[in-house]
Amino acid sequence: MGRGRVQLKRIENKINRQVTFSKRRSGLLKKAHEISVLCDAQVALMVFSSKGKLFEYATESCMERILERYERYSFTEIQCATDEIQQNGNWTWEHAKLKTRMETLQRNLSDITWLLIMFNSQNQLMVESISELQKKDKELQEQNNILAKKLKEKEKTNVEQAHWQLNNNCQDSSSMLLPLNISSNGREKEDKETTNSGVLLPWMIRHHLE
Amino acid sequence: MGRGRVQLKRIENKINRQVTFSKRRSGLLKKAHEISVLCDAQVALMVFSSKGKLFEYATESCMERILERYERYSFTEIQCATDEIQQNGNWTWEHAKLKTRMETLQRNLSDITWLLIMFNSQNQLMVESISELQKKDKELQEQNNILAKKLKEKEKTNVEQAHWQLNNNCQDSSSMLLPLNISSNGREKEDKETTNSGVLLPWMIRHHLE
DNA sequence: ACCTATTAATAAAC
DNA sequence: TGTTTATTAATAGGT
Repeated sequence: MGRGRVQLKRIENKINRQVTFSKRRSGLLKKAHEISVLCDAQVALMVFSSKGKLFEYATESCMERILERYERYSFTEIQCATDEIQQNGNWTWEHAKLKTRMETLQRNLSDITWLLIMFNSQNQLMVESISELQKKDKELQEQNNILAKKLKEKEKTNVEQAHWQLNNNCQDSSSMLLPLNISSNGREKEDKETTNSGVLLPWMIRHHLE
Repeated sequence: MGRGRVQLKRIENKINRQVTFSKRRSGLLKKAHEISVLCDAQVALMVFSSKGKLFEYATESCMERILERYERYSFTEIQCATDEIQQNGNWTWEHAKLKTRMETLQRNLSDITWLLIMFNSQNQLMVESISELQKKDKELQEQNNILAKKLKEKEKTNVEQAHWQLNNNCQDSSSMLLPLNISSNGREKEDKETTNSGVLLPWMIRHHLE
């Protein structure tokens, strides 16, 4: 829907990708909201830009609610299954019980998968946040130093000037012109890649799955 | 998009609601997928029908692929065990085997739970870290402003001095006045709260580990 | 950010 | 649930 068809593959042009992301993101959030209202559904949606910025939508304002409900849902389902099964014979019953339990475990794995995804994303975001803040910190510190230095120089100049004035009454003042080029107020970059997606899993899997 | 406009409010007719849900759900999932591919974004989406049935979508990141494998693995394990037990052979043996496997799975779940807990505290640490950095940032900025102000004052003093010189002797020094506009560091901040740090564990522990 | 030609989604009906 | 079709909604490409 737009001028011309679109191939379902990564948009290589960075600008276009960014613009499309922005547009589609709002479209997606809108639709998430619509289905929740129209169809009385619960929705939780997280979208991370390639830079790692998070945009989210969740009905009832909070992810927690959804997760809670998710959990309740699993639990109820299991209960039903169990109840249903208890009417059969002994062995069947045992079997069914085990099976149900297996299913529970399975579901728990799914749940935890979700949790891990979320945690991981959150972590990633925060790591980036921290390094950005640290960078900014450094910049500010530098700026600070520069300013302090300038101030000092100024002071010296003043003193010299005073002296000079005192001594011969002045002809010139060119030395007072300071370059003073403070803060170019950057705003370039930001195209950092977020490649460090899943750091913890490898050993986890090795360790925890037999 | 359809025959006639649609009001954004709960569809009262149950059948229609159901049908719309089904259609829009697939549309939503599709769009979630599209944005993830086109824009290289990470997406996680959960939709619950009003009856509580869950539909979900998540992008294939590295991590998830691993997790998927993990799930598939567990699932296979479970399936195998279940299939085995369904044959009428060695019930006791199969039962024991199954039980062992279940125990393994359960142990893994426990371990992962611990990982999550650790993750969680890590998250909290990072949250603190971030707010500290932000504070420091603010302080530096203030210091910066103070320095800038001082510098400006100094400048003024110089000018005055120059004037004084002018009055008393000198020819010119008008060019000395610098505007000195030090970057107020624009760029509005994101005041996103990361409040959901310690939310998930309680229920997870209560319900998911037996 | 705003505009519009075009495609995509989907409401209604079957 | 699947298919069709008339319409509206989303959006790609420009500005």
